[in-house]
Amino acid sequence: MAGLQLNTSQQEAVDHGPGPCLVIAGAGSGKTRVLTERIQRLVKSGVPPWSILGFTFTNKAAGEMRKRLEENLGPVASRLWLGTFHSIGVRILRREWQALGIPQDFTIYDADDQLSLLKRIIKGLALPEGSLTPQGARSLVEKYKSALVDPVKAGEHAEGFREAQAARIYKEYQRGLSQAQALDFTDLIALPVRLFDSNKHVRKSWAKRFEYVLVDEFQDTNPLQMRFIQHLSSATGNLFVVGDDDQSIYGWRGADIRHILDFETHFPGTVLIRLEQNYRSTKPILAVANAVISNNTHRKGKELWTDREEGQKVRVVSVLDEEEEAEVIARRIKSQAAMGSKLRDFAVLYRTHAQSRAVEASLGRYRLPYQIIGGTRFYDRKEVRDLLAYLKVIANPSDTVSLQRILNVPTRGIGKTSEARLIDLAERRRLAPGVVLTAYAEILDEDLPASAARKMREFGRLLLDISAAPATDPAPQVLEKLLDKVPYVDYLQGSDPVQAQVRRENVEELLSAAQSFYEARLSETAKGGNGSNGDMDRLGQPGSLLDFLTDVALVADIDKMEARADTITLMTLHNAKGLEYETVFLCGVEEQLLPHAMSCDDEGEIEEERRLFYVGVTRAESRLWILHAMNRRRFGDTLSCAPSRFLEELPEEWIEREGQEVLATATLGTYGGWGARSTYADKSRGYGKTSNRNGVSSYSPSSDSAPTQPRSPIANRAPRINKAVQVLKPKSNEFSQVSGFDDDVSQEDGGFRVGMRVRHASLGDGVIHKLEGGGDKLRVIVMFDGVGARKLLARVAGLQPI
DNA sequence: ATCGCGAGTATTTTT
DNA sequence: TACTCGCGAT
Repeated sequence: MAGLQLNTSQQEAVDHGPGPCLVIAGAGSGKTRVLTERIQRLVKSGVPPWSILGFTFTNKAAGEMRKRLEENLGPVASRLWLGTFHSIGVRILRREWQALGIPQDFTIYDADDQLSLLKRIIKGLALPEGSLTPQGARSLVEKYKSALVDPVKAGEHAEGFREAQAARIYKEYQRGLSQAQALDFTDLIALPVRLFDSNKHVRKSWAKRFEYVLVDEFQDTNPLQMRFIQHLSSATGNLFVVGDDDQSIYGWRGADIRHILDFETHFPGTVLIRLEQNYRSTKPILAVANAVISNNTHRKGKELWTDREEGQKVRVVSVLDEEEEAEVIARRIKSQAAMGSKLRDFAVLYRTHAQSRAVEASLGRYRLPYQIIGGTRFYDRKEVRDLLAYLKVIANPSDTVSLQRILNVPTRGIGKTSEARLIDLAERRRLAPGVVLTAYAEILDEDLPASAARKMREFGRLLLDISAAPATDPAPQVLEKLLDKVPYVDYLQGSDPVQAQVRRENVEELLSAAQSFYEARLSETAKGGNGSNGDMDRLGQPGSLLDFLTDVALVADIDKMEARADTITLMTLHNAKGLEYETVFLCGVEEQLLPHAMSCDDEGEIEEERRLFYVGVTRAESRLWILHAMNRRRFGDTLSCAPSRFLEELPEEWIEREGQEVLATATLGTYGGWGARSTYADKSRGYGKTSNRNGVSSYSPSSDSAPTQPRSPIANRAPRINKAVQVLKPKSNEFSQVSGFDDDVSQEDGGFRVGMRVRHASLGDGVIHKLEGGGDKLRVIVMFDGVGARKLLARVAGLQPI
């Protein structure tokens, strides 16, 4: 990234002495480097690593920073306190549990667990119709908790029906958590803060422990985190924060941009340092970034500059719809890859996860490997959650949410009635249901029919049998035993064969995740004495089930991102923060999407959306593509989309527009509703002629000297557009072209029959198991030899009968 | 107790 | 469009 030598401002930041310091670090200005060098310098000057506390936004960032520091400082680097707010919170709670009256081996509930608990509560309370939904309740409960308002206070101050209900739910929710010996995400920070608030002694001892506190991505801290920081830095006042007000994009989750804007007021004597030299991007990209962000009013104000020579202009591309958008991207990547670019140099960024679909399909068609960050995360998959629920119950039988998830999965004859009776019985005995099963199985007979009681006893014994020592048993071993004792994989088999295959793979992946976690922990322990866990605050043996569960609870998807893998990366703009790529495609830059329709209420929200756009722009090193589509499918029907207002803020001299014809034509016309298929051929011929070379449908930019891709049939696919924008497209024709096969494949619902043998370019040969849908939506389920079942879209898969 | 189907809803962003 | 949930039938 940056050169070998630090620039003056960077050096100043690294050398900053005692007292508060605010570093306004523009995108690509080398802030990570400043942080690591500063920590290095502190350690070298004699500050013990364990008295340095560094907050990062993701675990990944913490890991990378630690790795770099280890290279320069050796194993002592593992004694640094480096992590996200949540993981640092956990570390503190694992030690201060007594003071807070919580169990030391508490379970961590994520959003999904919260929701399950809330659902149960709402049902149990039998609230009147039209009351809070679980989601609604959760957001209110979260609000209370982040403001450190307890249920009693919430009840007292409740205004109106809704809030009164929320307070009631909140109270039950807290009860449920504590009964399950669980903490939710907010607790991980709120509890330490509450402890520090109320207990001067504890606060002092923690604050004294940390001589230096550093915070990365400071612009995205919420008030609770801010208090956490303040407490922990209160002894010395050596608070060093790094951030960029222009990249504050988490306002919706409570981040308060004023923390950075007003930092100097809150911390008198603050030294302010600005890093404005950008080492990442070319001039055109920076010019675009600067121009866009200057439209925001709530900012400190800064201008990024670079001494990098001029580069390629930023390309703004208008396309007809999301498919064409995806097509442009895939085609572009393919051709650049053919010229020697690595796939890992490309990122496709979008506002919402839903946008990934079209891009995925396109990349798949071009056989370009990609990885998606976010979306349904690995740890959110049903099968993964099921297995984790088992593990959680084994580790903590009080965890009722998890117990309910698996009580009858796979089915073991414990139905709703039995479940209700169990819960009822447990309630009366003031025990958690899981505890009844595992420790007091004998009382089951009193209230349950003999057969039900027997099944439950068996289940309880099963759980104990899998692991009775979660603090010491290695996580992978427990998981293996679980898979051995519980016919879970067979149970997966029972469902749709296609899904089953994918799910089995996910089970495998979980197992290997547990294995590599275990190994990593072992080598960590061997190497660093205590590993990254210098102060024995980790629960149980390294690599044990308990250790694993804590880790899993705190992982975000981005943390798992494979940096080594040579694939294209797809993710939301939020996930892209802090990353950089040689070429970036910013797609869906349209009104309603960016800015998003849900974030247009006031200028503040628009500004945050603009920052999001800015974040996207500044990820790019040398090539930036900004795309917007004229039409986009949403909820099944097609909407026409206006280009984003942000596109009007781009400086013309630094950009190059493509697809103008479409833009011009489309904006002039009136929206014509359903495009008539009969006119398709005519219009496309007339139109395609002009557009093929310079227009939309020829995606090779004029300045591109490289040989263009061998033209795939779609290149000749004319835009289906004329004065009146056609909202619906004639699909079936088009796709027989796309797949590049003759009509016999995709027409008349197939040419496919169940039982037929077919060949797929990458999956090999197989037998058609089932057909679904029809026309261009025809899906073929194929059992591939040695690969297993796959569901494929016939129009895309290019299957050949053999 | 389990399965299947139909209806209704969802898409903003996440540690 | 696609997925989840709930209800009703077996």
